[in-house]
Amino acid sequence: MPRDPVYLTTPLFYVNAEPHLGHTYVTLVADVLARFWRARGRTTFVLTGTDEHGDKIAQAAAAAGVSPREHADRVSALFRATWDAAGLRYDHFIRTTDAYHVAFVQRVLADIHSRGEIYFGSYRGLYCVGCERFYQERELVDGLCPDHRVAPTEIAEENYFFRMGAYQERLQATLEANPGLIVPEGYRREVLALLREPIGDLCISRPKTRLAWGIELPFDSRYVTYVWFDALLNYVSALAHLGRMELWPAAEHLIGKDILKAHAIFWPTMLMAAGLPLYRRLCVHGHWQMQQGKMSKSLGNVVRPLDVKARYGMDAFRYYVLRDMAFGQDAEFNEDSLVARLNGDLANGLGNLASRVLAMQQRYFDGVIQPLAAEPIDLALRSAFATAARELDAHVEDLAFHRGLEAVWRALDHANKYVVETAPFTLAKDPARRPRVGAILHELCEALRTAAQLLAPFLPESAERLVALLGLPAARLEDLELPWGAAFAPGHRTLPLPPEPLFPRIEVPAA
RNA sequence: GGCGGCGUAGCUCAGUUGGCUAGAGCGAGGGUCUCAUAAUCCCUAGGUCCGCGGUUCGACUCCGCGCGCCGCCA
Repeated sequence: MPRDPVYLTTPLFYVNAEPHLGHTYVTLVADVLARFWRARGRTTFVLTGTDEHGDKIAQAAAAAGVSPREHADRVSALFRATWDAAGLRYDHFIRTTDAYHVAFVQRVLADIHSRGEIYFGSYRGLYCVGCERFYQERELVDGLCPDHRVAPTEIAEENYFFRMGAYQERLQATLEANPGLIVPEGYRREVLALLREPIGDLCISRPKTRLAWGIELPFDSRYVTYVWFDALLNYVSALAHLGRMELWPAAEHLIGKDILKAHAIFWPTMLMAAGLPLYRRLCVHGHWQMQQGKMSKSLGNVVRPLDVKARYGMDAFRYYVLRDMAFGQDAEFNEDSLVARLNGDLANGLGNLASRVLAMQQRYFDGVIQPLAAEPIDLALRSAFATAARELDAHVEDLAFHRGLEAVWRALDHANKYVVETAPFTLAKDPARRPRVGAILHELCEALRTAAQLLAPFLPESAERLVALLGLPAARLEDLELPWGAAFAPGHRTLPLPPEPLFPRIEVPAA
């Protein structure tokens, strides 16, 4: 039975900062989900990219003495190069300055405008000339701009507004009728709470006199559009450009909780106005906290993904962030915890299991796989992995990666226990028990093969190394239907253990 | 101020629709094996489940109030 395609998106990253942990985490989640679902037969597509218009970019470029375009080119290329170097895959990388995107945004704006969903209006506000922005009363300090310490002037400005409020009831009804539309559930309730108050209309333009670095309104060249129509429409413009619009209803947006409102209220109402179906799911993650004061000694407060990769390896980084953050909740990034996960789970758990099994397989049988026996204790081992596979699927569907990995580790722990309980190293001393030793090691090789398959989306490099050590082709990683006992043909040989372990322990210097 | 969430062993957290002596991992202490990355495996933590009150035969799990964090909104 063919399964639904999955269209995964990350937010478009604003080019005012270089790639940090927050950017990396969400891109990593998209990468994991794509690998996971692809192996399970679903068509997957990952979209990421950069958001490049706006005040801050124009200002940063001016400060650096370059054009906004040059500034955006540099930082956008940096994001792209970082994901490539980190092994985070995407199917398309969009930039909001791409010509096709600009044209698409203008087409949508013209269409919605022609149907009266956008109107011209004015509003009054407190404007600080130095900041070139409006302030809310509550943002002021003693009635003064917090930056410039001057009183803002009350000015009126004319702008274009999107009739967002007209879609409030429909959005509310949709959200109430679709419990899984925003996950985790808490964020859906938060949005429903917001919708109990009038959401009003949305200002979508800026006069060029105030901001020139943006997409010009197709119906008024004195204005550019401001952030929402520009940035949010990327999710559709990329598909339209690539001729992949069939993926649209399959969209699962991965976002941080800071941009919940834009994606849960602005975006759906924009889609309604444009006559497009709603996305399938909005997946909201929490924030990584950096413990102040006791900040990461070597990584600093800004975690640069390639630094972590260089220090601990990308797989260890992937494992740590997915294992230690409950998707949706905040978590603390802590280098000591990362090392603890690397040493405890990866090195001592998975890595050591692989070492001991492959070493015995080599020592006792020169690597040649022996026939299975299927004694009760063997069947219990198989059952542990079958359970892990089932639980992993359910948890990944719910974005509970930490629970999924935990489930796989229960099976790995079971395997380590199985080694002690069956004690092949003891049986091996008795020539008469050799067949049993061979059967035990065969079970364990199947356990390793299964673990590699289950973990491949999370630990792609390590999974490939592991199946290679088992003497299997990398393609076997996605062959999830392969029955236990069918992976190794009679006479199959596993490889000798290389000198470097799968996951070298990090020796922590004594404090 | 309004709405919502959270507060469980040193740390990170599980605890479905209320019910046997409240759990896991890590850390710490003790022991074991020797295939393995001094890894594995076994035993040990007696924690006012934030506090108070209530509902109930019975609440960590329901209700109210309070305290402490946090988020969103105003």
